[in-house]
Amino acid sequence: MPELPEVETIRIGLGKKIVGLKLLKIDILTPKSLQGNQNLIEKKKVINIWRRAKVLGIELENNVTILVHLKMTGQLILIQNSKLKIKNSNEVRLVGGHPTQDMRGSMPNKSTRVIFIFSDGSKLFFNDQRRFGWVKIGNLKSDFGHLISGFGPEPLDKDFTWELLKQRILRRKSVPVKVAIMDQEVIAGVGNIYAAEACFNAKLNPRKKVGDLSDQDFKSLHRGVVKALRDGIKHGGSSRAHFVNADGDKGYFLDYAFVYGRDKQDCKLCKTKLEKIKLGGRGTVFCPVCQN
DNA sequence: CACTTGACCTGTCCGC
DNA sequence: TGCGGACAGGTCAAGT
Repeated sequence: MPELPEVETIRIGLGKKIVGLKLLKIDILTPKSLQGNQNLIEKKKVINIWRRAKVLGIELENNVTILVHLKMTGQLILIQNSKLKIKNSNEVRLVGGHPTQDMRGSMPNKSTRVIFIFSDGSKLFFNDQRRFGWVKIGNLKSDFGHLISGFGPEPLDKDFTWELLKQRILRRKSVPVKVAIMDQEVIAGVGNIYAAEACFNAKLNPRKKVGDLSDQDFKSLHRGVVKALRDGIKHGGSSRAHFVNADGDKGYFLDYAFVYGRDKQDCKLCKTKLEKIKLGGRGTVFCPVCQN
């Protein structure tokens, strides 16, 4: 999925556009993708959008919250009212001047699962090819408290120090470091792309067991995680196949990635051929020289 | 208990 | 060209 930087990119983009809008209704195309009482959202205004780990929260009036998890292939694309009017015309490709194919012209598409319709005519499309993602409607504390409370610290918060990382990660002493930082109870929001990049940034072999790390390693890992996530946000996220932001545009972090998706290519630092292994069931690329 | 693997889905790409 | 298998950004449940 979308990992922390992708969800954060959507949060920033959506927040500017739908806070203050009033929801009219929801169209549910795939019942499995939505849980909770859809009537709760009727005619309620959006007052805030937040993110915790990889979960997006759309907060409405009267303590109603819509939670969204995009899992592997989820998208949240907003089509504003002004753009709906020219939908399907040739001009749509010129809007914004984006060189990539403009997916906004063809909503809904066959992976559209849920459509949120606002009172001004804007529509928010939840698309999800593989149907792993979900939308839940309910009360944040009483319905979702348990879901949210298990997450580890937010790695971009000021109080996320290397000591805190060390303390949290030591609960997974005998797993490879890359697997440990993907555990959402250890740190919130790191997935397969940014875990691989964080290990490279830290110059740590992703197979190294957490129990074998020194304090110096924890410091490097801390810096490596934070850098990977910040760079991800800076470049608008990673679009391997599906990710697009709230405007339907791709992110370009993978152009700057050191290891993810670069198996058999040369290390950008030392020119050694990168290697691919499997850790915790996930593909993992690393540099056998830089990451000793 | 700690850790690993399989399942959930759909689509694409690669080798034979 | 066709076909089977591996793989893809995540997270649970079940298995070891």
